[in-house]
Amino acid sequence: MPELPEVQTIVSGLSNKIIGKKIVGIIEYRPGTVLFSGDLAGLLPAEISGIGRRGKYIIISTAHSFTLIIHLRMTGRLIYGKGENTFFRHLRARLNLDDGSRLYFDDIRTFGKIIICEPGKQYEPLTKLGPEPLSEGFNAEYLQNKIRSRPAPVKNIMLDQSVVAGLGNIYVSEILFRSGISPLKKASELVPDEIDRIIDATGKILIDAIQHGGTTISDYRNYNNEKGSYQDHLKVYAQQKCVCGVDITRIKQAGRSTFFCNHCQK
DNA sequence: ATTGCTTCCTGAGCGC
DNA sequence: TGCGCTCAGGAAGCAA
Repeated sequence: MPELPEVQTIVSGLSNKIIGKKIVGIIEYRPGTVLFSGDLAGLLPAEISGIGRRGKYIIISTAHSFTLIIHLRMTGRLIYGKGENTFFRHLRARLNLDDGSRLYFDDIRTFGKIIICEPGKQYEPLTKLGPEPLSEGFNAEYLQNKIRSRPAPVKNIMLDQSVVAGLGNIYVSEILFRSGISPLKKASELVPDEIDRIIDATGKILIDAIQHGGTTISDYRNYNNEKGSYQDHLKVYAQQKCVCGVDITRIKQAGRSTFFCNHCQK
């Protein structure tokens, strides 16, 4: 499941591979993968002017033309190379670049999407995202105000992309463990010290995870088809025992697995 | 306004 | 060996 650290790893790796090259073709192998209603041929070729990230979205901009917005959802991969399509078992789309290289969009479960956003238009979901968790905007005052009237469990609230953008199931579990806060605790009942701990743990865990190239539980790969290594540093997600010796508890929240230590998290 | 349920989809793992 | 079942989950869409 690519979350912020995984998406950031892909974006950072791709930037010096694709910027300045021209997109000469966009091929869709599975209908519904590339979302666009217009004349694509009229927009190509288009020179890639930048690649960035907002939440879990990859944003590829072109000079004076359209923007590609890519979401990998759970099993999507965006891999750079020059090989044959047959190398990929679940190829859904491909971008052809002018030097013969390609960006392959491989996705087992097909939930991932590539949205072509025409010049001058904005992609609505991006406007609804909360602040970046590694930005100044994600601070104690912001979070306190945002969750004051939210009685839902803090785990659910942290997964809400309009509260903070880019966190998913793995990192929210890890952040709450590092914060020493139970995922079942009502967000509206968090005291200032707990808010501070969440902000602090969020930054430290995300930066650590980025430095390890993200987490590969099963499907995640970077732009070069390599796994991350942060899975070796997870404290609760998919773990059996806490460092304190107590068995990790596994429950369901908002339809997803939550892992926590009921001794270390209160 | 907020929350929760359903939907999309394939592969892995399990019991028999 | 192979079948059928369950599970994994991000976010949109909808209902309450």
